[in-house]
Amino acid sequence: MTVRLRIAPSPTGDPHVGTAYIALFNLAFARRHGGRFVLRIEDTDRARSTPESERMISESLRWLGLLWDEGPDVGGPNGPYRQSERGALYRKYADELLEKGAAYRCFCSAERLDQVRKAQEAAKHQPRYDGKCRILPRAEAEARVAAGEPHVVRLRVPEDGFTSFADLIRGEVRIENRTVDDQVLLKSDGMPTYHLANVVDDRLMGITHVVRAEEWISSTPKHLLLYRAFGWETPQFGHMPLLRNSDRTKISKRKNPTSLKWYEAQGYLPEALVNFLALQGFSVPEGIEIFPFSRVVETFEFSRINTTGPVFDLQKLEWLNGEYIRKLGAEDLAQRLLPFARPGTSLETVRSILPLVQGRLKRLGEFQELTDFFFADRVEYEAGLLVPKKLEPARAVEGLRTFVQAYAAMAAPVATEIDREGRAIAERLGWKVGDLFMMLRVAVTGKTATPPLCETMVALGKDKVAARLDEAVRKLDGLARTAPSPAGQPQ
RNA sequence: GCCCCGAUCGUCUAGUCUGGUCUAGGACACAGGCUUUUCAAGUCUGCGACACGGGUUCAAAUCCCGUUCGGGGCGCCA
Repeated sequence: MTVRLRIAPSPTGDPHVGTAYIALFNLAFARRHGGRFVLRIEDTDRARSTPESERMISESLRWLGLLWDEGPDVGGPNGPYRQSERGALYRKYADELLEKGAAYRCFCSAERLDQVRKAQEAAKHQPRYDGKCRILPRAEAEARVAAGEPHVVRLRVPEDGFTSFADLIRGEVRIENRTVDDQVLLKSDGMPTYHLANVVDDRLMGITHVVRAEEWISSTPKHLLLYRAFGWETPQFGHMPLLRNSDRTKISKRKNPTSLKWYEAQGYLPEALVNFLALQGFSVPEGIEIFPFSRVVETFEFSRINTTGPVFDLQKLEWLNGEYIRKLGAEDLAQRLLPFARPGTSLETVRSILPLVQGRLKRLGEFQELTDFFFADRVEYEAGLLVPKKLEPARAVEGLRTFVQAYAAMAAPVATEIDREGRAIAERLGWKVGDLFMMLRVAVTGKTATPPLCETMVALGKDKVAARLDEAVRKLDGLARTAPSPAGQPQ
């Protein structure tokens, strides 16, 4: 029998990094065993589900390369893959449960339930349905339904005994039935809740392994009870650890970026993000940290999944991303960088300055601020930055003029030539080479941290460099006039 | 409050199943050195953990129990 796994996101907002995390391992297991991977949209919450959210989820999973064999957009033999399009189905199965006595109709109002819950909470008891409608005679219930009274359908959970299952990741889990609530299966709007829809669809879609987040452990008995009530064989369950904020609470957008769109916009590479996510709770036997998704597929075992919830460490992601960027081919990088360059920038331009920044980029999104001086007409900076430490502005401008002259004399300056001249001048003036180069760096780029200066000057072109050097001379002159001494103090 | 899950450096982890090779290995981060025109990158070094207590055993990070701590769940959300 071939394995079938699924990812079942709810389209209620931005595509979540946790969705990708869970999808990744479902996909890996499916591929490892030559099985199928299904995308199912759980849009039974009419108030919160949006087509826009569904679109973004598909987009983001595709962006990451976590592709599904069956789903709402690609079709498949078990559709429809959107729960909102399967409504009649769930009602049929709810009827079956009612028929079998495994579920019952509940007419309690939201207000009453609210009151009950508040009272329980005040008494420090576990909030749960008090069972008022559980004992309603079938005939009375049917009469009230016929009269059009709004109601829900609830699962009739046994009052004693326990439900247990062998978790693929954690081993035996056993929960007392008395702690399980009579869960609503069908809402008063006729839509199923997650619990019903999930079980019915997993069954109908032939899902063999349910790999989902840890937060579902306590609802698993409800699902097991449903399978049992229907007389269905149960799939295997595996509960992944939860991604965490740095305070170890469940990852949330208040404390950590969670939208996959954010990671894309920041310029994280999809393959790096996937690699990073795989590192959260999983490791390959070789112990290396940089590996492609194919390596996850080849080595995936549930026993290699850690049970502790990993703290999502952006710093490490950043490092990994930088590693991936450095390994990218120049043409590939140029293509990926283009959308991050300022509008109107040509691919040729990106290509030409790429070698200067490739090793300095941790995110594609850093490209602009790293290279803004290439595109600006003029650069802005404090004149004081031009003055080497322990040097007076008047002396500084002297050195700068010397270089300007030498530079002007170069017909078509190349990096080695600029470097040679710079060093020679520094020596003649008795300056540290670094002091002169830093002054030039500020003059040419407006920054104190840049790609290698000589190469940068070549890439910038002689005209631009000359103009910026002249501007720097003017700034230094001004400084020398207003602050003859003590020197080198930026105002 | 009740139920469940978990516990190795600050963080991600290897080792745990199948006890000895672990004076616990790697990576990120951090600190320092080297390299160097700056910043990165690279390289070397340093810092740094088996939560605690019992038990089993010749031997425990590893098995068992308890405690503590952390997390999750307890919706007509998923």
